[in-house]
Amino acid sequence: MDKLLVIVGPTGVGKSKYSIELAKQLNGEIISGDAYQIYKAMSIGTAKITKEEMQGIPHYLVDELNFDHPYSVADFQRLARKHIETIISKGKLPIICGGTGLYIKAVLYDYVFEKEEVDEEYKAQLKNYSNEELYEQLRIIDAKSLETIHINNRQRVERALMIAHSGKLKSDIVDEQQHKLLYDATIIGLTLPREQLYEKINQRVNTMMETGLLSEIEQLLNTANKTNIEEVWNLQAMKGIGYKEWKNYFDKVATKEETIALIQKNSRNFAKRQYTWFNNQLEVNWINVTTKEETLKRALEIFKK
RNA sequence: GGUUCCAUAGCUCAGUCGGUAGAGCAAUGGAUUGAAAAUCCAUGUGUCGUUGGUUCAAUUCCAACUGGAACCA
Repeated sequence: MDKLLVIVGPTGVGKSKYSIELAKQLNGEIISGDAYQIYKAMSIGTAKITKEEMQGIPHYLVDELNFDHPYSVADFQRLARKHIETIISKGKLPIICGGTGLYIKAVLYDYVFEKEEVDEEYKAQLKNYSNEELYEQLRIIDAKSLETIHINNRQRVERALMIAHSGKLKSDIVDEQQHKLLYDATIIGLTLPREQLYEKINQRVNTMMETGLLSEIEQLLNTANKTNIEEVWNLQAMKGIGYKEWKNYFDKVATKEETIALIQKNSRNFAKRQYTWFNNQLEVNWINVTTKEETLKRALEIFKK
């Protein structure tokens, strides 16, 4: 099995900084395991690493898509695996660094995403039913999938119906998998005491404002090739934290201060959800971030073990 | 200095005609297989400001004190 280093952790903990240091020491190249840093023109709000900060370390899946393009786990899985091979063929260590738990798990484990064509007509039809009706439909088609889907989670109920509609059942696809690691992956999680992390997150949002988050948003709205502004706000990329919150500001129903506070809160809530994922879905070796030297030393120890 | 009002969960407040209390927000835990920075689920013990008094029983009534607010001087 190919050796791999994975760096995870909540937003704001300092993953990028450590990934660079580790890449330098381990002769590695970095693949971003992140759902939003792939978008060009979305840099401040995604806390994207700058060219200078990269210090010449090659990065993949950063700045590769226009913000009106969709991006999914399946895309990430395919692209990341391709990049892993490329990096290994150069005799270097692939380092996945990011905060999107599902994406990272989908690469490391044998998640299978069948080829599928979206039946737009069927998809539109689903909108006509209530949550209860959709849930009952799914019970008939794929009862087993209900075990992990709550009736109110319409997004997932619809998705499971879509999967069934295009061929295999979601529960069958999952059952056929081994749920084993495909790589010799060392997963390192960077963490901070909750209060400290929240303080850092709040501060980071303030810094984003100082470095021009608002003008980044304005630019996105201006360059969007859409006649209807609502369509822009509905883009997948605009659902990101630090972006979606500005809709109310531009609609003049929220002040700038309220918007900033909301971004901070959503970021904190997100960090908590990330912990839930990393704690329960992946085998993470946690390192409490202290000084740079000590943290790096711990990371190298864990990797070499 | 005087009068009146307020003091209950991290915050804003409700409430108990005396039987130890509950909303919103925040927070916490969890689920997660093509939107995942998305979507969804669950969770409310707090010396009811302090000290006394009345009472079988006080967070509730009474008094003093402490802190705060408004008004009068």
